[in-house]
Amino acid sequence: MSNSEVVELSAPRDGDVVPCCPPITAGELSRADAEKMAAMFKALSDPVRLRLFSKIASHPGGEACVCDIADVGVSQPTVSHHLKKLREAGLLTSERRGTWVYYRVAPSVVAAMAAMLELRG
Amino acid sequence: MSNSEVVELSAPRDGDVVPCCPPITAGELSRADAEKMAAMFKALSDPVRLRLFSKIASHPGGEACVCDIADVGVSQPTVSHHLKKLREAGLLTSERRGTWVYYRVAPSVVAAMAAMLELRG
DNA sequence: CTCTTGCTTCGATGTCTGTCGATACCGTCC
DNA sequence: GGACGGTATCGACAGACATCGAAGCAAGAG
Repeated sequence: MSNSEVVELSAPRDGDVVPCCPPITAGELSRADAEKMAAMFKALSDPVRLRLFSKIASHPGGEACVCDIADVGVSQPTVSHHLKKLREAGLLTSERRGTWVYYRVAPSVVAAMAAMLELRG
Repeated sequence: MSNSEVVELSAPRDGDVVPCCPPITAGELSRADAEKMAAMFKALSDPVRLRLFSKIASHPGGEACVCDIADVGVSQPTVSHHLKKLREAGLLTSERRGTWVYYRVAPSVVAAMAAMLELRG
């Protein structure tokens, strides 16, 4: 039932602040915000995606081409599929340069998730 | 690599630091760590669970009984199912006091997720 | 003890998702 | 041009998941 409305999470630029969701301790999430944030968490809810993401995030220069990170134990189409999901969730951006496609982390979106998880302290 | 076995996620105490996973920028995740973290993110990857979680986190006193938060648009058994998942992921702890069951956030586990998302370039 | 209320567990069901091989696409090099 | 290597899409399928109603349990009231 919930698949009718797909959130448009078209690749935020580096530097934008995602206009979503104060710390969870600040009050309960609206249904819409919950769906947006859940989509982001869902993107990181798979071990393969998490490893791809960490490989990119920890790669020198903050970016990596698919060939650098594809060794995660699944087939190439599956890697591509997962990268697409991360991109659609706004967590990664991609850019083709010549033969290779480079991925990098979208800091603002990750920051939004981290901010949401800040408990008062 | 980091730590050994399935964390006994029964009830981390309030000041514990979960021994898992430095910031993603620090290096790529091991397969085992990726699975552990993915399980936590997966727990928050559902809008209903996210709303339940935020209701508890933002509830006065830091805890809430099921009856306080059950109004999220799904049946009561479904609420219970989701709370169980959050509990199994280590994000919530529960305690029965008389008639009611109280849930509260496990701060250390949430902090571990937040820490992992710190990008601080 | 019996009834009621709050919560959990069980069983069934329809949908979503991770995975693969095959194939199409896109740049580069010869 | 054609061949080739790096990525993306497609189609199929098994396993996982969210959801519900019904039934089970626990604790308090009468």
